[in-house]
This record gives sequence, C-alpha cells and structure tokens, in this order.
Amino acid sequence: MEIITRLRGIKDILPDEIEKWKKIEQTFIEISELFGFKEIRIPIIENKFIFVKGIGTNTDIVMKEMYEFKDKKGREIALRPEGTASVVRAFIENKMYMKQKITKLYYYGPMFRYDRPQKGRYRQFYQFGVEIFGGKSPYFDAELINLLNIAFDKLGIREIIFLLNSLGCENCKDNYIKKIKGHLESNINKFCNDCKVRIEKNPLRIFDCKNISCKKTVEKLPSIIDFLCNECKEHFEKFIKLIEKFGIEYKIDPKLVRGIDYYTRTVFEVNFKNDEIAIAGGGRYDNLVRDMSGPDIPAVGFAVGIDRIVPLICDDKMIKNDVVFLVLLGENARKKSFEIMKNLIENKIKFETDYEDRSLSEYLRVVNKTGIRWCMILGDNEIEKGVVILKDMQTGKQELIENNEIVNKIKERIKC
RNA sequence: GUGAGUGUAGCUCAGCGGAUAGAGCACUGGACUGUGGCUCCAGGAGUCGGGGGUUCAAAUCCCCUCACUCACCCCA
Repeated sequence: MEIITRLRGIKDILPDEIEKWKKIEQTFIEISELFGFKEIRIPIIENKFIFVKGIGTNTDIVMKEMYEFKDKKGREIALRPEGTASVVRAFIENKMYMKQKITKLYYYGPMFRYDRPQKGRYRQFYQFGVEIFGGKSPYFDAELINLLNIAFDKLGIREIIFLLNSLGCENCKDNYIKKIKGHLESNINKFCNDCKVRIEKNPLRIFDCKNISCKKTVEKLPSIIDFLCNECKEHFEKFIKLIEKFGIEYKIDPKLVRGIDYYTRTVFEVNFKNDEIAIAGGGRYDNLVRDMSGPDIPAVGFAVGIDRIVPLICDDKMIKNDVVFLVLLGENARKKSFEIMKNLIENKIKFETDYEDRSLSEYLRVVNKTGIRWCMILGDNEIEKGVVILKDMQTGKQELIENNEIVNKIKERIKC
C-alpha cells in the first residue's frame, strides 16, 4: 500500500515545535485581553461572496488564491483566506454595534490560500488578528501598533521595523488616482504586463510592483501622502506623533499600499529586518462595514502571521525546568509512585517516568537525554526512611525531602 | 501561475553506469549492580520519492509525475 501524504503546502505541527506555537498564541491572546479585546470564533468556511465583497474582486487573493467549492445544494463556499471579512460579517449579522459604541475583537485560527508554497508561506497558515469597530480616532490606530510592539518585545523579537502609510479616504484616493493616471498612461510602455492591468483596475497597486522599470517610473510620481485632504492629513500626523511617543522604530513608506481593497487612511506592516518578510499587517477600513451592508461604522485592525514568527523564536531554552522525572528503583518504588503522582497531579506539577527496571546510573542517563531538570529518586532506602531525593540535573545538587514536604519543595524549586 | 535547484536510513549527507548501497549523529541492547552528561562492544534498520524508458547492467542517463526548497507574483 502506498502511503497517503499530506496536501501540498500544508504541514503538521509536531510536538517538538508546539511549545513555540503555544508561547506565541498565548502572548498575543494575553496582551490583547489586557487591552480589552474579546475573542470571537468565526467559521472556517463562509459564503464565497463574503470575501469577494470584503477583500475586493480584483485582488489576487480573490481572483486566484481562494479555495472554493460548491456544497451539495450548489451554494458557493470558500475556505477563509483571511479573518477580517468574516469578523465584519459576524459584527453586522449579530448587530454587535447595538451593544456599545466600541467593539474590540480578536480571533485566531487557520486561513487558506491556494498559493505556491515558499518560505513562510503555506496553503494553510495561522493568523492572529484583532479588529476595533466604532473608533475613528488615530489613538485606536496607534493602540494597535503599541499592542504589536509590546507582544513582539515580550516574545524577544526585536529586529523588526514598522512601515507606515496613509491611503486617505475615498476622496483622497480618487483625487490622487486622477492626478497620476495621466502620467501612468503616457508611460504605459514602461510598465510590466501586470501593471498595465493594474493601471485600469487598481492603480495604487503599482507601487507594490518589484519590477525595476515599474519602480523607476513610479519613483517620479508624487506621494499619496501629499494629496491627503485636511482631515486625513491630520489623522495621519497625529498617528505618527503617537508612534513617536512610544519610541518605536518606524519608517513612513509612501509605497506601502497593500493587496486588499478595503483599506482607507492608515496602513501598516511589521517587517522582520533581516529578510524583509512581513510578519504582520493591517490598517484602517472605515468603509468596509458600510460596504458590506452594515451601518456606517469605522474600523481598524491587523493580522499577525504566526507561521512566520515561529522561526524567529529562539529555542536555546530546551531544558525543561518545570518537569520532574520520577526515578523508580525497584518494585516497591513503582508501587508507591501512584501515591506521589496523585499529589503531583493535584498540584499541577508535570512529571514523566517509565516503569523500566533500570539501575540508578542508567536512569540518570535516561533523564539526561530528556532534558528534564528535576529528578526525584525513590528506592528501598528512601521508602524505609519516608523520604525522597530531589536532584537538580543541572547543578548535580540533591536533597532529602520528607514525604509530606514533596509537593511544597518541588514547587519552591521549580520557581527558581 | 512562471523560473531554478533538490529528493538515498529517524536526521545531515557521501556514492553519480558495474558486485550484498555507505558514513556521522540519533535509536535499541550490552559492559559499568545507588549517582548522569564519557568511553567501549554489538544491533536494527532504506521498494535510493513514485512511474515509465535507454542498457548486458540504473541510486547513477533520459522522460513523466509527486513533493520539498528558493526566487518571481502575491501576502501574514
């Protein structure tokens, strides 16, 4: 029989790596909750048109990267390629805006895009995201940057830079596009084929193109920031001032336009400095709720690519400081171990053991390989005296502990 | 979707037309019998990604396919 393998671009997350994943997930969840965000769990499959409407008909995500299928009744379904459109749908459908003015939500889970796999890019990937509904002040935009910065710092990821830009409101966008369209059309031959299409359908995306000729032509264009209306300009300036107050390393990047149509005003990305890969991205989308047939409510949010952060977490801390290995010498010790385990479980102390008939030195070798720091030795000698030995595998020091003190002593040791 | 590279033991790789396909690490067992990280000995392992072709002979050459990696595109 031929073995059936996993699908292309989709991976298993094995126990070796899971601690890193948990650390990242827990960090983002914890910090978001401290900022007052509440979790929302959105479905993995949706009506396809949620994404067509939300993300934009002409975006690559919708045109070529969505997993789509028809269900048994012929309904058009899509696996979610991102979270925001679903959250907005849920926000509107459940009339969450009736509860309070500001709604702060976070979500976490797998997203799906049918893309060619590459470094940090998988067909099933994991995003953590937050959305704030109802707030139009630049303080909200800044709060998200602050949240991201705190979280990355806590994870020990410091080689990052925030790229910031503003796309303005609908009017600013229209004005700007009108201004540059003539220039684009007169230089149309200098653009690559993709950009020729973009000029018609979504001119702002030209700024994202990495083709050298396109880049050069675009460089001569005025920046969108210079075409912002007074209100948008004020919003952006205030936002930047707040970021400066945080002391965060940032760069204004007038070419940052992003590939999703719903953004207005603030857009941002967090890039890892070494290989310029975006590990988080987001921005303001003041019209999306309205455009998806909800009330006219402004919003801002971001999404973090967990898969891209995992390799950035250093794993030199392989020593398991919070686990105790039970070394059970002989049948009497094995019998007695269940009593001890019960105590450990009640006190949420992690432990491991095997029930092999080994000598002490053999056992210590086994423990050594596991990387577990604490070792509880129990044999006939100890049982007779009503004690156990607790040994620190790192320092080699050990001490005798009375039976009734086991839990307390271990707890004490684990802390340090 | 486009281009390039790579698939040989659990991992990292060697072999690149010729015999029973190897090494290091890891793993298992043993020597050391209540104090480890060492050392020594032994052992298990592989449809050489899959399919087809060329050849007396294919892991090795050719074609197809699948997967991985990298870049483009795009994005988190």
